[in-house]
Order: sequence, then structure tokens, then C-alpha cells
Amino acid sequence: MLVRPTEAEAEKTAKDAIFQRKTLLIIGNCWVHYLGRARSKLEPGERIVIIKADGSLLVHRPVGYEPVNWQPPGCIFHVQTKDDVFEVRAVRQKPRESVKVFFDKIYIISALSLTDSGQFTLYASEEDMHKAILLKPSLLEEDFKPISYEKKVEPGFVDVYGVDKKGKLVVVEVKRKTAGKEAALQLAKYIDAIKAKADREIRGILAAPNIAKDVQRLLATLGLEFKSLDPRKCAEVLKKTKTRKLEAFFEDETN
Amino acid sequence: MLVRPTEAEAEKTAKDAIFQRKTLLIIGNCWVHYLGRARSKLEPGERIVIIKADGSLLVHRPVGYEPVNWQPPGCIFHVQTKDDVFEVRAVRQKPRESVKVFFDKIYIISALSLTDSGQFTLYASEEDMHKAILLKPSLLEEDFKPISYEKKVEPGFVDVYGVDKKGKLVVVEVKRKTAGKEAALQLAKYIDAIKAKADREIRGILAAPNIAKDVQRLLATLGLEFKSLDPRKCAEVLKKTKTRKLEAFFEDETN
DNA sequence: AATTAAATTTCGCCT
DNA sequence: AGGCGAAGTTTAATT
Repeated sequence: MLVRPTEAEAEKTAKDAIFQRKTLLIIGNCWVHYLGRARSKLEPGERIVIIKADGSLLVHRPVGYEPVNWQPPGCIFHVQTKDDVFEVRAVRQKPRESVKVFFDKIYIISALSLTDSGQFTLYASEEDMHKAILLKPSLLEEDFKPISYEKKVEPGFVDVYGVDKKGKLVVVEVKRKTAGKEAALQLAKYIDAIKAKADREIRGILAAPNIAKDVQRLLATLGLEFKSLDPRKCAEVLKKTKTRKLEAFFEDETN
Repeated sequence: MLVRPTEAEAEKTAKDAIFQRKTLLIIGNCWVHYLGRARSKLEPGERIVIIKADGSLLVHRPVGYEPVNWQPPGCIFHVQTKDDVFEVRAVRQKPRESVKVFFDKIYIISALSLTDSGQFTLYASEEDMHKAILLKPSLLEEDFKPISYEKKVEPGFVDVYGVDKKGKLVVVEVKRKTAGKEAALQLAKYIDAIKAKADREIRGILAAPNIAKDVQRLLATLGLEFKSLDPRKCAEVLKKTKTRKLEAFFEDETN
């Protein structure tokens, strides 16, 4: 790690770090040009720039969650110094775009060998909610029997598909947060598509923690139903139920 | 900036930085718990953690564009050391959620006073506006058919050149900002030049986000037309249009 | 405050 | 490689 390096030192550090696939951290005064899907210009200021081993680049201002400029993984980097300005260029193909970062002052440059094999787990995703319904169909309603999962029905994929206690077909659209009108419309779209093929009566259920204000009315208009479903409760169901059970379910599905 | 600080040093640095609204950078071995809209757990590994002046938090692994854990702006931070573990907790209200980062090794901790007032502009240049018209001629008017682009016509270059639905020649002058009288005069000059060669009736259209007050009258006098054209709308057209198409346009410029 | 729509969205899964 | 949908999406604009 170097504090207040010369351009030459910075250039060598950067080139070595990129070549050795280390994480490169640069803090300094810079300006940025981006050209690709759009085009942008960032006037000079002090920022944190990170270049990762996978070829991604981040330019972070002192405020904001999002990087002001960036490049997704897979870039090729070019480093050079010209007229006392240290330049890093990250070029991506497909889509063709480039980010150029120009430094006139570098406060810190550091090549880091970070080791990170730690597992990341996220609980209570929408997919978890699908699985929870499969494991415990009563979450949706009594005597609901799931038939398939993420079934393709032409406009896209039905989240959960099954029959109710009267044997009527049920299509379920699951949302992990407050369902907006797009969820209701998506469900309606699926139901229309299925009706067009099999001319049967079908129930459509929108399952989500809750629904936006006007959507209740929209659902009624479309002849659809709403069922409150809590993602946390789903996560608990998954946690309690042995993984084996889920595996067993999917085995049956695939055979 | 401290290298390999003790927990006590780290704690003091962190507390001071947060209190003084500096940017705090911590690199070390950590694990992370998140609880809020969802729930997540990240096992130990070496990462870069950034706490910004606006109360946002980022945990970056050595790969990936996105932070593995984060907190949007507006958090309240708590720092403490317990059992040789240095902990930073970021709490957000609405929605209520918290991220806890636990360090057992800190390689670098740095409190940065970054000054960044540089303007960021994401823009459609005048050239982008030309391209947008080529991609979607209806931006100018229905059934407009572009013929050429930046065509040389002696006094200079015509921005866009085409025919309208009646087959009449159309010369378009594009301006990214409010068009002044010089734009109108320039357009008139091009049209005169073309008329001198091919003795045909020609429409002249000045396309810009808007025009200065007097210029409307000048245009009428010169027998020219004005068409409101929003650069941002042009940028959207470019963005929406197939990336492949865009690549072709940008290919020459991204190097 | 809620909600709708866009983002240089990114990311993952599947055809 | 392309297409679709989810995301702890975030963010800006609109109601």
C-alpha cells in the first residue's frame, strides 16, 4: 500500500495488481468519462475507486449507495500516465463500453490480496415462498394440492400451479412484498393463456404479504383472489422442514 | 489511516469518523448479519467495507459489481468491541432493518475527508440526438425518411437530411440546447445552398428542446419550421433500441 | 407518503 | 448467446 505515490509508482502498483488479479483500491482526485449504452461525464472530485479481480470497476463518491460510474465484471484494463495524469481505462465487450478514470492526485493506492470463500445465504426470497407453499400447501388454503412449480405457460412461468379441494385448477402468483397492479395483470395474463388452451374454469390467486390500495379492486374486476402470505412465515416453514422433504418433492416432479 | 490497528484504535477511528461525517474505509476479515426486509448471513472472509457521510454502508467482496451486503443512506451507526471482535451496526428505520458487520482482523482502517462537488452528467449529446432520429425518424415527424447523416453541403454539414411523407426534401438542424438565431440562420444557409444546386422545394426543420423567443419569428420569416426534441427522450430511444444496433454506432468511439 | 417507472440496472436461470 | 423475471433492488418522478 502506498500513500501519496508518484504517478510512476501508482502505475506500477496498478499494473501489477491487475495482472496478478488482486483487488486494487485507489483513493484520489479524479474525473471520469463513460461511453457505451449511454454517455456520461463526471467532473473532478475525490473518490474511491475499486478494481476487482473479476474485472469489475467501481467509482464511489463520498455519498450514495450506488457507484457514480462503474463497469460490470469482465473488463479489460489499461493503465497509463500522460501529462502527469494517471489514467485507468476499463473496456467491456458486449455491450461495447468503456470507462476512463483520470487521476491528477492519488492519496492512497493499494493492491490487496483478499481471500473470501465465506458462504452467503439469503432467507425469505420469493423462491423460498414458492418452496414453502409446495412443502406446506395449507399456507395458501386448506386442501390445496400443488401440481407443478414454475410451469411454463407461454407468456412466461406460473409460480405455483395446483388444484383446490373441489378439484378446480388454481394458478398462484407469488410476490414477496406488497403486490402492485403489475402482479395482478401478470396473473390475469397467465390465466387467459391457460384458458385459451384448456377451456376450463380456473382460479387465480395472488399470494403476497399484502396488496397496494387499488389492486384489490383490480383483482375483483379480473375475477382473481388475494391471499395474504408472510415471507417470514415461509422462511420458518423451510427452516423447520427437513431439506430431505424438499428434495423428495422435486424428485417426484422430475420423474 | 491505520494499518493493523488494535480494536481500541479501530473503535476510536471509526467513532470519530462517523461522528465527523467522514468516509470510513475498513478492510479486514469479517462476517455479516442482515435482518430487515429479508434476512441474510455472510460467513467470514476478507472484504472492503465503506461507510459514507450520508449514512450508507457497503460491504464488498473481492468479486462482483454489487455489494454483498449494504445499507442505503440514512442509517444510524453503532460501534463497539466485544470479546476482541470489532462490530459496526447500521440501523435504518422505514423499513426497519439492520446490518451488523463483525471484524476479527482489521488490516486497514481509514477515515477519509473526501471533497467531491464535481458535477455528474449523463447526457445525450447532439450526436446522440442525430442517431436517435435515424433510429426512430418519427421523433421528428410521422413518415419522415432519413437519407443521409452529417452530409456535406458546402457551407458545412447538414445534421440530418431526408424526405417527408409527400416526398419533399427535408433538412434538419439539431441543437441540444435552446436554439438561438444563429441556429436558424445556419439552417437557412444550408437550405439556400441546396436550393442553388437542385432547384427543388425544401423544408427546413430546426429540432431542439426549445427556441429563444425571437427565433420563432425569425423562423417564420425564413420559412422554416421548429420541432421540439428532448435530448433525454433521444437518449431513451438509443437505450431501448437493440444493443447490437447501438454497438454499430459506438464501435468507433469506445476505444 | 405512496406508487409508478426507469436503470449504463445486475444477476441468475433456462431455452 | 438471448430472453425473461427477481432483487433486501435503488432512485427519481408523479400522484
